[in-house]
Amino acid sequence: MDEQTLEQVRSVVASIPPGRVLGYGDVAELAGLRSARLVGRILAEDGADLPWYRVLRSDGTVAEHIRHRQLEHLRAEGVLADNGRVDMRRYRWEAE
DNA sequence: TGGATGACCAAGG
DNA sequence: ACCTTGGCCATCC
Repeated sequence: MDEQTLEQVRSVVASIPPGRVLGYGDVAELAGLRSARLVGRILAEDGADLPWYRVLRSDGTVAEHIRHRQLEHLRAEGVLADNGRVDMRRYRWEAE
């Protein structure tokens, strides 16, 4: 991992406004990466001080191990999940 | 060197 | 709506 991409990803995630979300793939694209997996990995080990919970799968679901915590954070910002599934059409952050 | 393993994704069955 | 497949990238056996 080079320091460069790490900063890129951190900066993108940090710029997501409260109450909005992005998919891992979206973050990858905005950060100039080719792999969404890499974003997930980065947030997993270096996202503690970031609003990592505003990043989820592109279909609105979240990985099992963090499901509870993530949805709880989002609920606090007004992002409601129906059956553990967020409505991306409604909360996805559109900006460029 | 090779395969398995993730906080992933899009397209097909 | 659920599963598989092929692509993706870094790490760890």
